[in-house]
Amino acid sequence: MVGHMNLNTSSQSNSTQSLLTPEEKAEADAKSVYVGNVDYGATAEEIEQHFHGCGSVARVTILCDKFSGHPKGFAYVEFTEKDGMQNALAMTDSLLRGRQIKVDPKRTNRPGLSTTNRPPFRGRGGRGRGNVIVKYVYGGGFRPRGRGARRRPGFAPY
DNA sequence: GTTGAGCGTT
Repeated sequence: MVGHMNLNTSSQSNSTQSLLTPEEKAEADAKSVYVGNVDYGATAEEIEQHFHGCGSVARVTILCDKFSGHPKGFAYVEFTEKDGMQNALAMTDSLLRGRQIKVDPKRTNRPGLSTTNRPPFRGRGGRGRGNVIVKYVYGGGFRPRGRGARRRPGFAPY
């Protein structure tokens, strides 16, 4: 028999959405964790190294205010594998730069869950809160925006 | 020059 068919089924070519439930999809699609309560002085590098022990960090995103220009103190950590994200979840309330950070599964939007109820402002050209996102590159997939990356000289991934 | 809100893209 020469015709050895490849029953590879390849798999991922198919739409993974149908096979994955919304819950799994959220985790698989996210592969990232939301970090809160981060010190304003903490940089992506610190967060990356802190989470690096959980797994391979793909990218670290820090949210900052574009209008004010002041960092919000929140960041997102994306892992190259889901394992890293799950490990990061266990790092919740871990001590980072002397501050306990909050780690939660990434979410697109969260209902009012804050100490102070924040009613959304509607109307007016106010485009939401207007947050600028500062991206930090790790490994080298894409280049960060802004004038020059914040990469500190002499910084080695390992 | 401060402070503490809660969700982002390649």
